[in-house]
Amino acid sequence: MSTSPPLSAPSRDQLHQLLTGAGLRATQQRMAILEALLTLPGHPTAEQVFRCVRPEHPTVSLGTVYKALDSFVGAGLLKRVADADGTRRRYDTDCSNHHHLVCQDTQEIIDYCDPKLDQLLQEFFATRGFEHFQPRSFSLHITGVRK
Amino acid sequence: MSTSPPLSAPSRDQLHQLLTGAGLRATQQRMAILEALLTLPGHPTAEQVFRCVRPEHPTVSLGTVYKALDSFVGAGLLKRVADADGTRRRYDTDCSNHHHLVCQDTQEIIDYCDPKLDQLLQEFFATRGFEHFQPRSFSLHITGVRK
DNA sequence: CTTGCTGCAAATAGTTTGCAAGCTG
DNA sequence: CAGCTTGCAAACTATTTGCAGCAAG
Repeated sequence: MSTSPPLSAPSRDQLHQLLTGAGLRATQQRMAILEALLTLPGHPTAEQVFRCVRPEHPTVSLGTVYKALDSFVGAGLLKRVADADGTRRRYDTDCSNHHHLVCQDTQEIIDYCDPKLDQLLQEFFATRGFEHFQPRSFSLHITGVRK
Repeated sequence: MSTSPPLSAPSRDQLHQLLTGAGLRATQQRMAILEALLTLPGHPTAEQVFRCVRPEHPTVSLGTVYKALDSFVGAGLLKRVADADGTRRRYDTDCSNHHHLVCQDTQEIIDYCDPKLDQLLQEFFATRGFEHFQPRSFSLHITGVRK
């Protein structure tokens, strides 16, 4: 079981490469925003990214955060995920297929990767197809509590 | 496979009973709103409910729709579900355990019940438990396209 | 009657957009 | 230098709230 997100703070160079590699201009702001995304636990909201970036880069505006997040999503660096209550957007730096553990108590969302589970679902829906629907990807929400 | 929601329009009396049974006052507006929820396909937004109710009941305001939806959720008649893109809320009249087919093209959400799938997941997580997490319920999001 | 519900309008929260000035490649 | 990005403020969209009058039980 894997927990989100990356472990050690990435270097300036790594950030730069991630951006240019994705075809984006590596501005100071974007590097700071990307760093925040990779550093923050869980699936942060735009507001959380903004508050994380602000102390180090006080000139970055919330609008810039939104624009950067949009281009990151467009470039495939990020995925937009819906907040549990559906009023906010959250951003997920892990773009591989994965599932979510949702804690009932804390509302926390933990990423969960499990190739065995993926395989199980693949097989299940291969034999048991839909009449009018062609599945592309699966995402399992597992609600429960920590123990 | 079952699609949401109920098929035939419920009678005035049934609506009344649903509401009073849930401990709510059965006002004209609420009956109209509940009827819309039970009639509309997929998981309607507040706006969609409003537009559905309006022709028959032109005096109902959008604010009233929101307030009614809130009390329905509180009374357990409805569930709030997040829109795929996380900017809107949708409401689901089916409060039993079920999964979702999400259409990439239309954003439509279709309910999907499948006891076999439930069983499969149960068994899978019974043998392959988590260290720090106690699962309670599963909800599978199947993204794809109509065919 | 009396308590909760409605309708309206104003308030909020989150996100998007327009545009002049700045920075990156 | 050309064009994408930024910062700011205003605009939008979805939802919530306050309050006087109304209606259900």
